[in-house]
Amino acid sequence: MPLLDIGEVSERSGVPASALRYYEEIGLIRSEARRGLRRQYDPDVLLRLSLIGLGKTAGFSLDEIAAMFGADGQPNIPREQLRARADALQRQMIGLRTLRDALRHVADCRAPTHLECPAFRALLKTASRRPLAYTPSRPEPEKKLLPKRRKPGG
Amino acid sequence: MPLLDIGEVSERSGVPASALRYYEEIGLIRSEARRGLRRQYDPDVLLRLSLIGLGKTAGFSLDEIAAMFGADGQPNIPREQLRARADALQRQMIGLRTLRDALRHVADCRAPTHLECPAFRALLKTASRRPLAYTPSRPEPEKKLLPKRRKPGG
DNA sequence: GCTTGACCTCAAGTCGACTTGAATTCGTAG
DNA sequence: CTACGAATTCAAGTCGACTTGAGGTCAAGC
Repeated sequence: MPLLDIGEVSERSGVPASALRYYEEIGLIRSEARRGLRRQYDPDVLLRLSLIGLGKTAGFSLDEIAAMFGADGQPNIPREQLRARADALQRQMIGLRTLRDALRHVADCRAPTHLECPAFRALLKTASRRPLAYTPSRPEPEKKLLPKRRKPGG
Repeated sequence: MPLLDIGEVSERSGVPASALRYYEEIGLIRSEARRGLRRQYDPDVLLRLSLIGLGKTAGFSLDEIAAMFGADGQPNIPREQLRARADALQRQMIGLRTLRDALRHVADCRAPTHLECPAFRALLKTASRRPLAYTPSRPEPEKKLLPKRRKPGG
């Protein structure tokens, strides 16, 4: 019988027990059974948690990650979506590189104050123009009137 | 007399009036005078707002940005700090590049499901190992017992 | 004089992803 | 049987950067 206690899952995955309960609450993972009150997890949850971790690393929100698991529980990430994400990362990198180069230039600049450095002034203009911030996937911040807690079995 | 209304500042800078009041509340900008109740801003505030926008773009928190303005109000960004930020961006880029490459690989992978793709499995391991997330400058999340609202004249 | 509308203050709400705390309930070891 | 510790539930708190809303003020135009 390979079912795992929440403590075991937490230790092996590095995800705090409170986070595991939270993930379950929003329907991102599920526990197979209870022993008394205690959740019992199928070891598969460890792989799933790895996937979740990867998704977070890639900048997906938990909602988006949840959407990537099909009804069967198998990860079902459309290849198009992966490519789109890769392209977004690419764009983000370009912005970061520009910023990095500018920062380095300014750091080495001979001008007495940064404001007198032409590169710095140019940077100010571009910075006010582009967002460039780390906005992983919120293209439309449309208003949600939905309740915050979703039922697990939804 | 070149003082600007908050609406004027907002329009020219693109920063909402509510954000301008907030910035003033936390001591990041200041208004020179009042006409009746209305704040009157020195046009210099526009440059300052550009600097603030740049700092945000570079991943600094408002607190950090505030610390970059000396007591005289002139920006005073230590070159060392700029270099450190550039290096952090560099590291962030490397992580993003790795992730981008992996995503592209998986998107093109012939394996029937992602879980059967060796590259994807490798990605899972590395992702669970490193944070790689966008953590601009929170090395030590030490607890603050300070009040949240700071006085402007502090 | 009255209306308009830009501005004001202050408190509270938002968002995401959790954490923390209090009060309670189990399973197991001694 | 009792104690212990690990787990439970539920509500509320956290963080940063603001936004939103209610209710009030003020200057200018008609």
